[in-house]
Amino acid sequence: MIAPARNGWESVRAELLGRIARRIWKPGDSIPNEEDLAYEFGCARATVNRALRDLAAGGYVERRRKAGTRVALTPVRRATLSIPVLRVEVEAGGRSYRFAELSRAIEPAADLAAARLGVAAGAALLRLRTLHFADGAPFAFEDRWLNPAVLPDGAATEFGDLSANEWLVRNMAFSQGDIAFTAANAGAEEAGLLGVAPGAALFVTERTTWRQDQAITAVRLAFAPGYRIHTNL
Amino acid sequence: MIAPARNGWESVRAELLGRIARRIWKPGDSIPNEEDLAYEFGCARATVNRALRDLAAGGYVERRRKAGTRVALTPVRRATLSIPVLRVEVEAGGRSYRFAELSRAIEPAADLAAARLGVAAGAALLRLRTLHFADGAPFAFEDRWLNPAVLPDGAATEFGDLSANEWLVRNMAFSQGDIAFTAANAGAEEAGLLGVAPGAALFVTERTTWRQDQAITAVRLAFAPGYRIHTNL
DNA sequence: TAGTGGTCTAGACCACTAT
DNA sequence: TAGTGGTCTAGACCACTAA
Repeated sequence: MIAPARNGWESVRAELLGRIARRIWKPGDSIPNEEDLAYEFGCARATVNRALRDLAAGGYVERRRKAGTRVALTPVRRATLSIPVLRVEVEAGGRSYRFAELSRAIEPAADLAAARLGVAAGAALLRLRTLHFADGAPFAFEDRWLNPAVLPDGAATEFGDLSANEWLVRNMAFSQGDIAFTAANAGAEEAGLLGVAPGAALFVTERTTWRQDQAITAVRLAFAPGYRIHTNL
Repeated sequence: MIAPARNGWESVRAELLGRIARRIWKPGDSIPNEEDLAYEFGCARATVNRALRDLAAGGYVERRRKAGTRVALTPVRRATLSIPVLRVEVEAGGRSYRFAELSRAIEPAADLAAARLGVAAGAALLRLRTLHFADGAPFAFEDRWLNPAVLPDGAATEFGDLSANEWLVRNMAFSQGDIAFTAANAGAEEAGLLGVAPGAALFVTERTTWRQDQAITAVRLAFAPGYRIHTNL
């Protein structure tokens, strides 16, 4: 019982991580099993388990039943990004938010949108194009396809004062989704909307959300230059 | 005791999330406390606690002692990104990996690098510029500043067969770090190195890592066009 | 088949905070 | 001050998997 560690699972985690950082346990090494560690730390196995699960979630160790726990050979860093609604993101920076809906129409699905939503090409989808502003300056251009089949009746015409973005987040809790980040040169139209030179490098996110097996929406957001996502590791 | 839910905390989580999705509990609503839910589900409070902690981590609910648990008003989606070593990322796509070190020299820290690493401007830092290839094509250009003060003696000249990227991940476990994602137009030099037109939109990551209070390295990676990060929500 | 992690339980005490 | 979440415990059984 070397380390009293009377601060609970977080101090157990800290001690274990410290041993990895100090290379007492090197990448690839097995570390003692939960029961032995619990004895060493003078705590219950569940406490060690919690610490080790957290380290595994962070990519520091790999765990397999019967094989035990090993220090990750080539640690995969995991970063958690918070993706707030645009309004919240803008206002969190102390700037004022507003948005302008550029267009709203039922259109036959473009091939790309159809593929992302898993509907037949040409299926009738609601398309919304919206410009978001921070302190009056263009912040992001949103091009969204919505599947009317999964929206409550009337929703397509009534988001109230909310952007489609925020309305969906509040009203269509979803069970699945994916998101991608990439960079793209501004096309002529995007450049004009965002007030930048054609060809400017834009940060782009593409998101698709589903509920059960039904696609709800696919959206592409192009952010004005200078936008960055930041997080801790 | 409505729901037997004999599959453990994950089924409790699923049922709770289902009630949120079906708007039985609406955004802003309080939900029953852990003890009541445990009674309803016929399980221990710890099991409900685990499910609710997971939902809180996912941004679905907000919890405060005494105030209880509420459905998040404007859910903040959280996405977890895996950030592997470049070699692993390339090879995971079935492509061959190699890298070429373009330069390695002690240089006075540029203002930007000095600020990111928290050292005096002009301090002597090791600068490494590396080009990474996937299937022989340029994949990413790396511009890295290293703090020699925190490297083991000789490390600056001996990474073996590993890229600095991978050597650091394996040998310098760090306690803190941050990462940012943005987009930038390729400058003349970058364009030449990556084999793209000047001005092409590049996906850029900037990472700084620390051990205790000492900065280890600051690195900027510019990825060839077409690169994207993808994850589930 | 045996060792290890994954999880559950019933109870307990503590920490925070709304009232 | 009292209600709620946060965590710990000691023990138990289960699930997976390496040998």
